[in-house]
Amino acid sequence: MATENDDLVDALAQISFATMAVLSKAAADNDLSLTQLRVLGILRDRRMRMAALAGFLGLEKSTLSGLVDRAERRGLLERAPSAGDGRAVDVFITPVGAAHAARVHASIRQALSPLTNELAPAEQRRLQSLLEKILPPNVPS
Amino acid sequence: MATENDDLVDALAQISFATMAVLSKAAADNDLSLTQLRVLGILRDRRMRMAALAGFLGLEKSTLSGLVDRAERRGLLERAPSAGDGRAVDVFITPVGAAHAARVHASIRQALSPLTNELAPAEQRRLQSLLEKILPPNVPS
DNA sequence: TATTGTTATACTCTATAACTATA
DNA sequence: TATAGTTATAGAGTATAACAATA
Repeated sequence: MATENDDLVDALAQISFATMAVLSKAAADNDLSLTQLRVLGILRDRRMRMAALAGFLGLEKSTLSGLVDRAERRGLLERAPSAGDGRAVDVFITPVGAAHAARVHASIRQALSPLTNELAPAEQRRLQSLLEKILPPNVPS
Repeated sequence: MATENDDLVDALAQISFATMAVLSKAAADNDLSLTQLRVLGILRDRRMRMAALAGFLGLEKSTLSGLVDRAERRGLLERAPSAGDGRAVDVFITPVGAAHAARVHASIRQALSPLTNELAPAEQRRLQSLLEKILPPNVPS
């Protein structure tokens, strides 16, 4: 069952663990979980209904309720009735939340660059183009 | 502050989110969390003391106690007194745990290969070697 | 009846602090 | 005194099930 690209799959998994460790730490340093960071990233440039956002994140509605509760309590997000459907609720980012997200994203770039700087410029370009080839289409932010 | 390798950093982050989603799902399908999966992967070929394993994972000792408790209750791991230091405790994987881990790893490879198969064989080799260059040294399994 | 969202409940993961036993 | 590990406690993230309000 093992094919010759098992090593590539392993390398991908390992690089992902290492990257996610960096992302988690950057988020944690700014008092955000990885999920909160994802939410802020998604809402950076749009307002969404709860159900749509939950679907986007692959989470249950009830999970998102708690997530938004906590973020709203901290002033990072806000809720408002959705126009047109009396049942629906929109969520959107606040200026405070946006500033927070921007700060974390900057520190992520900084924390990750030592990794990428292991490579010569030409190799960096090559790696980027290979990664972009295998990247699934609709990954937000 | 933005440098020309921001796009590479972004690609790395995105590929990591996509990969981790696959890993999480494969683990969840087998009733394991990502952390449990990591633990099983690490213990696949070694026996470790609690403190060493916690350090390896970047977790507190108390966190690992709970993690090992639950895995032990399910028959995936076992504890035993460590030879030579009366305070220390070794953890190791059981045959059941090893079988479990092997199953998840197989399904991860399977789930990830559509991604890597977007590339021609030569590109796969190139990507693997680039990833291995930037991989931090002591990432296990 | 079906959909949107919240609440209640339960479990896992995580950390901090206090504790026991050994070194 | 310092180190190894556990326990107690608390909070976040997650899901399932039951519910209210609207469609």
